[in-house]
Amino acid sequence: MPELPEVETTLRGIEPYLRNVRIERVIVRQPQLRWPIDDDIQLLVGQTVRGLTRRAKYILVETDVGTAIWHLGMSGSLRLVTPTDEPAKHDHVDWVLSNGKVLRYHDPRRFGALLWVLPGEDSTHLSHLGPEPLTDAFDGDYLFARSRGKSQAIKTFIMDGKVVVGVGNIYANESLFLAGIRPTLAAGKVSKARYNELSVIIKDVLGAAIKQGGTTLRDFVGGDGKPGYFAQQLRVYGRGGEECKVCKSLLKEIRQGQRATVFCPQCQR
DNA sequence: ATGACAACCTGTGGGC
DNA sequence: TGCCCACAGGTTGTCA
Repeated sequence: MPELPEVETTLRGIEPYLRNVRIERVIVRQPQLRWPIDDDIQLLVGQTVRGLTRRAKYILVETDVGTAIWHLGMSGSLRLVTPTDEPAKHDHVDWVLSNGKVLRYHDPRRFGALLWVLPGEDSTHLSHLGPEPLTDAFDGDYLFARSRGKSQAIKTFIMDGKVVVGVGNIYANESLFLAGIRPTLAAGKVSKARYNELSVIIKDVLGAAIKQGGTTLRDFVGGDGKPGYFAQQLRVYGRGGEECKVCKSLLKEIRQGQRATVFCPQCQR
């Protein structure tokens, strides 16, 4: 599930149940995630959650003695359950909370992570990241400047977290379609005008998806944890071989950097 | 430095 | 029905 809008939706869903709440127990059933969960995570026990924030696709949970950092990987999800709910397969971590809830982490592929950093310590995972796409620091001028001299394809360029965070495979495909840019173009050969359009489109697409996540927020916490966005609105992702919704040409599917790329050979040049 | 590619792990769906 | 392969929302590390 987790692209940036899903992470943002998760954050908004769990935030009211965690803020100012004490963590009574931390139960780790399976520490072998993307990186092994450090025993220091037990420092959370007895701490009150001061606040939750997001950086890229990481969710930061702040306490007085350190910050816990969740990453949902490809298949991770966080939801609130009650202590009587038996953990199922792939329910790797529980945080038992003072308000009677349990924050439960589920992740079949175990590409996610739960990290711990001390106050003032910089997480190596966050320090090298590029700007957030929904901030003013991310615009056409920035993309234009960063891309000069690059032969790398524009799709893998905008998916590079050192360039900009939060643009995953779905939204990279969709944004390039809406911008009319062929994903295989060398990033260094794309004009400033086109980068201006692309940056606006990325903001719009991510913003709209977050808004949709917001509408499913209510069932999210009590429900099955699946953000019910969006599939109907996807223009190209997952539609290789089908008709372009704009021009009826057949959408082409290729692979770039081990990821599926779908584009319209007519609309995207 | 850059960019292409493998790797981590499990589940699912298509083809035979 | 069952087996095998390819592929799935992400990120890091290695190698040429």
